[in-house]
Amino acid sequence: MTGATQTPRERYRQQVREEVKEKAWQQIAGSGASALSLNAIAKQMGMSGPALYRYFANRDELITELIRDAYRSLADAFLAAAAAAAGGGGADRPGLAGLAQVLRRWALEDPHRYFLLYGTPVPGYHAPQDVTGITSELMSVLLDACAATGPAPARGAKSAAVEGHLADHREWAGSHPDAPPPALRLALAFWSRLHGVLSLELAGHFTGMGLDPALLFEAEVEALSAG
Amino acid sequence: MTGATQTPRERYRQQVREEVKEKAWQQIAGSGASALSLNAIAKQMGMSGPALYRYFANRDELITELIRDAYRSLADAFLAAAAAAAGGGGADRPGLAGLAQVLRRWALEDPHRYFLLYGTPVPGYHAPQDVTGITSELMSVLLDACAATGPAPARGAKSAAVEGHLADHREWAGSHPDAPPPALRLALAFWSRLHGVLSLELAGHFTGMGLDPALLFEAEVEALSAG
DNA sequence: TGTACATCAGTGAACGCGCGTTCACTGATGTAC
DNA sequence: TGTACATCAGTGAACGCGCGTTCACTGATGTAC
Repeated sequence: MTGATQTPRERYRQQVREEVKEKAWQQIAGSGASALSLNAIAKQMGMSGPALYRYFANRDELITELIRDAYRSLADAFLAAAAAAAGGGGADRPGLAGLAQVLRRWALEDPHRYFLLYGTPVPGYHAPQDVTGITSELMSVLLDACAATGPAPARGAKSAAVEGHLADHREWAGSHPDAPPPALRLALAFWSRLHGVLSLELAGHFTGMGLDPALLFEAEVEALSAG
Repeated sequence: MTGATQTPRERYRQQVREEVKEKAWQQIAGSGASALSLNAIAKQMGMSGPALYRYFANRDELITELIRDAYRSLADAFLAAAAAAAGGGGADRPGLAGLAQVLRRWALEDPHRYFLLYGTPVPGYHAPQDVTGITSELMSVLLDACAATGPAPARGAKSAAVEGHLADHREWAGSHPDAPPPALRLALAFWSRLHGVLSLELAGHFTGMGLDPALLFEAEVEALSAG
């Protein structure tokens, strides 16, 4: 699975890197990403601060790694759902509703991880572009599900314009040059609408209003297929 | 307009408070809310750090004030739109599309202000509940517009369940005990879906994909009325 | 199997910085007679 | 109008803390002959 054979030192290095990231996530879960501190992580691991510079060039590199891992984790969750649907006796592909549940569970599992990807941008930090490969894996699964539901074509003028626009800019969709525009539009709606409910839920806006987040989420999922 | 007559000292106090908040917004616009620093604000005003403690008990109180002002500003924008629609020769109330544009312009005017309200929660900080009064002013305008469009009743099972749920928990809607459930549902969809597109736009996810945010936003607005 | 050397993990001290907040104090502004 | 007093804005020093990061160094682990 791992490419070349690892020397013991390499193995050890990787273990420590993993432990650093693990502690980093704990810290983010407690105080958010902007409070991430290398010194605090080192202390928690029983090491001195400068020791971490053997493993990460600086704070930004660690954050980049965390972001990459987070995207990887979400993509894996989507791919696993696709694999399970293909393997199981049911349909060939996971339905939109299934992917929606995967997304919501993944987000609830660690809200700060979700916010690291989709929340307020970390000030002074800009993510590298090498995550686009991972996000298009994710979009591919989503697009398959969208195409499978046979979405209705656009009904309004703006929706039609969006379909044309998406057909012209489909780089984000990865290796799907064949996806029909209505499927592209549905995928985008999935992403943006579910992000809407989810982030309001995770930020606590619904509970502050006495509303049930799960129900609101499910209704948005239902509405996706309806139009 | 202002209740009691102000002594010169009171007037001066309020001016300084305003200037502090102004610099605070500039700082937030530059580095985000979690980097807000009283000392830095003081320095920018040509004062020493401790001087600010004459005006704000501590950092959290300043943030609370900023959040309150931000809600106030958004509510005022909505109320102004309502007043303009009532005064103008047109319809009695601003349409949903009009309010949507107000929301988007308000957000683009200062993205960090938007994120302070609707983005990743500030770690270790919890907003007080005295903003609910302001938010229900906002919701009232929105509900009027929703009721005026005569929204269709729910079509799916989940949507119907949401309408029932919202009818049972309508405290957030302020002084609108009479709003029909479909209007409540439409208002919630307005809020959550537009928050979805808007926050993705403001976080730069669309430009990273080569997509046109304004078009996507308008399509979501169009879809609101369609069902 | 044993020795000489290179590699590398981790330490401790240091640099320069900024933070929120408290406290005793100065000096200007307003108030009361 | 003038004087005595109270109020209050702002200062500077200090406390204790944490941050990212560099650097010279020690000591353990691996490698080559």
